[in-house]
Amino acid sequence: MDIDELMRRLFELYPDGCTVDMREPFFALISTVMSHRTRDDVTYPAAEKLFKRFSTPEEMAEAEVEEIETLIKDVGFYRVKAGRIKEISRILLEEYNGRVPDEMETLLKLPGVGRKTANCVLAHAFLKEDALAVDTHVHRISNRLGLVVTKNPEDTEIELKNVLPKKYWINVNILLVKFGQNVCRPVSPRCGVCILNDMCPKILL
DNA sequence: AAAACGGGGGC
DNA sequence: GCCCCAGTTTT
Repeated sequence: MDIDELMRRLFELYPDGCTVDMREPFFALISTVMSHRTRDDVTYPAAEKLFKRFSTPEEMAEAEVEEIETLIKDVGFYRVKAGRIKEISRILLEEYNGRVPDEMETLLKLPGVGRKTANCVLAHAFLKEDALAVDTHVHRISNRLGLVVTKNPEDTEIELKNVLPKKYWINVNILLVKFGQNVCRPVSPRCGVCILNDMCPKILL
C-alpha cells in the first residue's frame, strides 16, 4: 500500500479544510462536541451561528442555555449538547483561567469530551504531533483499505499510528470524514466512483 | 456490554 | 416513512 499516494489523492479530492476555525481552541472544542453523531454539513452552519453570537468562554458561560439550544437546534442531541457547552465554558472559566487545556488527561475531564474530541482539539488547535483523532469513519475506512485490522476505534488509533506517517495524522480525520460521507459510506459504499479502487482490497462495485 | 440521547438528510 | 449519522455517558 502506497500511503503517500493514498493521501495525495484524498488531498486532491478535498483541498478545502473545515469552515470553522479549528486553530482557535475554543471553537475547535465546542464545534467538535457539537459534531457528535451529527453530519458535518449540519454541524458547521450551526457552529458558525453559535460563535457569531457567543465567541468566548466568558460569553458562553453567561448565556442562557435556552438561547444556546435555539442556536444549535439543527444538530442531534442539541439539548444535551447545549448544556454541555455551557458547563464546559463555566469550567474553563473557573478551573482553567478561561483557556482550553492542551493536555489529553485534562480535556477528558470536561463533560462530553472523550478521546476522539480531545484528539481533535490537540491536533487542530494545539498542533500536537502525537494526536490522531479516530472516529467511526477513520476506523471503518482504515479497515476497509486494509491499513489496520481492528475491532474498535481505540485499537485503530494504536494500529494506525504504526502504519500512517506522522505528518498525516492532523489531516486524516477531516479527509476521511468527507470521504466517508461522500464515497466510502458506512452502508452502500459508492465504489463505482471511488478513486482508491486500485488500492482497496474490498471493492464492492 | 448495551442502551440512551435526537433532529436532519438521503432515499 | 424509514434508516442512519464527526461519540460519550449512563445503566
